[in-house]
Amino acid sequence: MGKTRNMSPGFTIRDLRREFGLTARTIRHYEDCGLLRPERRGTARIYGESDRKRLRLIMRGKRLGFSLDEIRETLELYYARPGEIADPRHHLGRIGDYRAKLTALRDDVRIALDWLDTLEARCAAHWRKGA
Amino acid sequence: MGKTRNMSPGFTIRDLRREFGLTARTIRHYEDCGLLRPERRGTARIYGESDRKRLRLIMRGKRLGFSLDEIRETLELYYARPGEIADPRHHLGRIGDYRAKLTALRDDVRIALDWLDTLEARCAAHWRKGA
DNA sequence: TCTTACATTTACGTAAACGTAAACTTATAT
DNA sequence: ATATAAGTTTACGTTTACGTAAATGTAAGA
Repeated sequence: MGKTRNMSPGFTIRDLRREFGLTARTIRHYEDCGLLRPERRGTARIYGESDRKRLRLIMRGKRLGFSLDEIRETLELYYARPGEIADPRHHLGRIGDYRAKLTALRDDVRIALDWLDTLEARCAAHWRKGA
Repeated sequence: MGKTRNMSPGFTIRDLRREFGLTARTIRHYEDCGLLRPERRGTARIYGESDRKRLRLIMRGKRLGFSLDEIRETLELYYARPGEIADPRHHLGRIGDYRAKLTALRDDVRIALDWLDTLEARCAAHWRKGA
């Protein structure tokens, strides 16, 4: 179906920039890295719901410390149609690798939070004693 | 002057490199950034237990996605003697900031692990069906 | 003493993830 | 029709966290 005057116009790069707190440069950079593939209305980029969903995944990946290359791979794992997966064992293996990284990270987070608790308690105790 | 086996009272940069899987360059870089302050035997660096402890903290900080500047701050928060903290409220505030980042990260990890579970289940199901 | 092995400083190089500026095109408002 | 705003490509610049090489130093064994 072609574009008509009644079609939902989608989102401009400005919309995403404002919604996600990113710069246009960053969003285009993600496209350069193969993380996004917006349509074009003429020369301008038009983003849809799937792009917004991908952006949320991208930003979470970043917060989790993954590189854009790794994020691209996870997106490919996610959007691969199960019937077209060339090597399912390798596919599952990669998923396992990411899970291992995340479980290790989860443990690190736990330890760090405990560490902060100790740190805070120590400081607070001395503060009350001094004040 | 005989050098006995048990005489060396510390670790060389080579020891740390091997123990932590880092390069000497990296360890010196951490010192340049104020994360380590080894003693010197002549011109050579001698690391002690406290340095090894700091290195473990540094590496965890890295895995958690903190910059070396942030890690340096957390180390300063940690090694500050409670009696000498200039502004305990600011001190506690910074600790709270780090805790907020870590709790957010913990949530992200949870979501990402659930996501991987879904992803894996989908792939495995299709695999069994196809095989 | 000479060699060998590891250490140090100095300094330029690099990859990732954008920032920023320049020069243009396109769309909308007046 | 023209001004203004937003979008585009191109390309060099910047920051972080080291890599890598060169020149030099030093301590211990052959």
